[in-house]
Amino acid sequence: MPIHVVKDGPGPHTQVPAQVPAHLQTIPIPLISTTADTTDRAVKGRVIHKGPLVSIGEDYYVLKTVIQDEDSPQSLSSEPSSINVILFGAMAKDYSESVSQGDLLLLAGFTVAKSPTSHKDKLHVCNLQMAGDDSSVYVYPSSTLSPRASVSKRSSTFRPEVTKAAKVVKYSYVPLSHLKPGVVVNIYAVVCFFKQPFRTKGTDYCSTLKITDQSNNKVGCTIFCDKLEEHPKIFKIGDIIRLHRVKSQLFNGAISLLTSHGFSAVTFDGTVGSPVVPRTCSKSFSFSEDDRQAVEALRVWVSTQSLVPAEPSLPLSSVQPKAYFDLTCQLLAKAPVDSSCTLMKVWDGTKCSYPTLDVFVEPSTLEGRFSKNINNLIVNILVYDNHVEVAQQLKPGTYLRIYNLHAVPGASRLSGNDSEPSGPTEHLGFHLHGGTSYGRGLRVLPDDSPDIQDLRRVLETFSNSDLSDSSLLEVWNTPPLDTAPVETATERICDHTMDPVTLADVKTRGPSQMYHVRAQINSYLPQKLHQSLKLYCDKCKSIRDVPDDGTVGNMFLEAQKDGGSCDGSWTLELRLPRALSLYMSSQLIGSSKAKELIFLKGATLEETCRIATAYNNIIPVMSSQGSMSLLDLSAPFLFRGTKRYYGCRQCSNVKLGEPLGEDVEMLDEKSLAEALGVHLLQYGLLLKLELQDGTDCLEALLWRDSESFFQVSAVDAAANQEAQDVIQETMDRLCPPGRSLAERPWLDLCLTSYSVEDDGQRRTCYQIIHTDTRGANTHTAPHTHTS
DNA sequence: GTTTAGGATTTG
Repeated sequence: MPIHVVKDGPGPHTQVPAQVPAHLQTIPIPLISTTADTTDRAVKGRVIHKGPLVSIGEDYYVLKTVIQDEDSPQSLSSEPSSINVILFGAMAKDYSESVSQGDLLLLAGFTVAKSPTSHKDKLHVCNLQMAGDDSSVYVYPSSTLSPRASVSKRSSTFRPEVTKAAKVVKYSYVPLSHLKPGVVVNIYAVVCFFKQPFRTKGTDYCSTLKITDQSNNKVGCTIFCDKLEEHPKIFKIGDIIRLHRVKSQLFNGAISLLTSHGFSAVTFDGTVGSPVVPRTCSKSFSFSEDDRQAVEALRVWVSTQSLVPAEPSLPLSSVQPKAYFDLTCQLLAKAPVDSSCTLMKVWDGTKCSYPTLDVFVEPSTLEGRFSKNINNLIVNILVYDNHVEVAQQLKPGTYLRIYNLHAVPGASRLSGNDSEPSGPTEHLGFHLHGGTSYGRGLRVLPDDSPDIQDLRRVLETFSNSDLSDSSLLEVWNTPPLDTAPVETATERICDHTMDPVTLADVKTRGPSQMYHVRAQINSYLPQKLHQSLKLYCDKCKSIRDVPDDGTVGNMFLEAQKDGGSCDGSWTLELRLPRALSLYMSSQLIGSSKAKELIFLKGATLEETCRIATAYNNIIPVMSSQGSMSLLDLSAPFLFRGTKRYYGCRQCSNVKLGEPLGEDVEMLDEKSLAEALGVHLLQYGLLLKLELQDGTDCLEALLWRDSESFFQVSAVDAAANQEAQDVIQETMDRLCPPGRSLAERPWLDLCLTSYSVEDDGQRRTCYQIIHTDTRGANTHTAPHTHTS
């Protein structure tokens, strides 16, 4: 029985009620990863979304739901505390009938997989998958939601018990219209103006806010707090804020709010539909379904208001002279200029339409490095006075928002004629002036901030452009194809609001741009799609094909030739016929990890694969002058189930003679590679598509975002046929063989252009990014317009 | 014990 309704609710002293197996240990959602050990682990979370029961075949169902970890502090990891859960088969059907949004769940017997939608839904990068008898869902019915329709197996008599057990401190919140002077209150509101915390003449930092709520009153709020991290984490106008214990007072004839004893603040993103993730440094803060509802209600209300002024956040490409604007960007380097001025070099992946002012500093004073390739995208920002202190503490690489940045026009140095009227040759200088007027300031955005996810992907494209260049151009090695058709298209998953342009248009513009286009696929390479699987090295940027079994098999045969022993810190566990030996690390003998790591000598590739089904980690080794060594790195250095891992021949520095195991915390490919001195190669998918839209043709690579494009991970594609089939099916759909061009589907694509040095020549290359194959894994009936 | 600031452009 995979779904259990827990009858006694969470007790006051134990997290887990009696019906739940005692050996289960809860793992915080932010700590879940595909490499974390989840044996006998359970996940606890509240249902914040419950998708429909989807039938995908006779009596077979799938259901997607989202749960949120309410117990774990956000500081645990940069991963969000909300995660997708996919339920299969009878599990999905049961869940659909007996679980509701708001219920608290304990999940056990799940498997962890990479979430194909995390870039889109901003939830956890992994998802939990539950199927079969090994999976269990324990349901604590929600005590806070109003009674629902009779969907449940549980009776309403559970609820009073649950309520009794739950020790809830209820906060009441006062609408801004009901404030009387001299009262300490709790407030839920929306931020309509804010200053980042600044140093006062007293002992504290001060945040100045203006907030509003459904009553439409606007109230000023002054927060004094000596610890910066206890100030509300406000990133933009429209953020939602919860204030506990603020005191109302009269100032200049109006009510304002001031911090009082025990003050605390929690903030939330104000976008309707985004996950409700509390931003706070506090490890123990109350958060209930009521809070969630208060946030959702304010979000909906804000969406009907015009709170946000028209301009504030702009990409560099849209900045006009004299503008004050907010910039979301990455800091690349900084240098002190003088005691009241610091230079910051930043970029946001777009190119300023105006020439920008150069600022010369001693190279030795510049902290931070960047590639010359992106020089034309970098702008210099001069940060003055009170902001210098903040800027000095920033680390290059940090994502930032700079508030009220001033684009100051200056005379063109190139024109050599100061009397010339200002035109497009006008230079812009960027200044963050002193003071805090208009919220002027800067703040670090956390890595999981929804506001930087797109920026981060764009910037990574450019940063990888030395990889995405000549090495990618060299690896085509493929003849023609054949296959079978279906109809579908793609969908852009970026947040850019750009109108599509024609391919002819794209070709007239230079590199370092983003485009939306609508196009069809003329042809693609490689036509044998398994050849799109590549191994690449993030260090030396080399890229190579995944060797076929014939090649790898021969290397294993070759490695058998030296039948010598393997002395050192190894314990021979088993000598099998024909000089096949199985070693374990002596460090691990007797520990529970012993069988998790096997060194295998003298086996064929086929035997290695078979043994890999029984052990977690198999490292093929050979004897070399009496001691153990790895095979040539052209062969996989590690087998984990059906997955094979390779190392970079150029960047690895193999050290097998030393003890191994004890110091390896987690036995996964990353830590094992590190312990062996192997630089792990990554799997990737590389295709070249010829696009056409009637105005022109354009060759575009699919590389950085190819996994999300196909909704397949490359390492899976290397390990199993099903994943490869998905790629084949998708391409058959996008480019149906044997159909005329007119019959081929149109694709909505997000393209980026970048400059590449190829044989001493600059050329512009294109990559498809932020694009998903819509419905690639589900079959939908064709649209008909008859009624 | 409970100041500080109380939005409202630098002047580089």
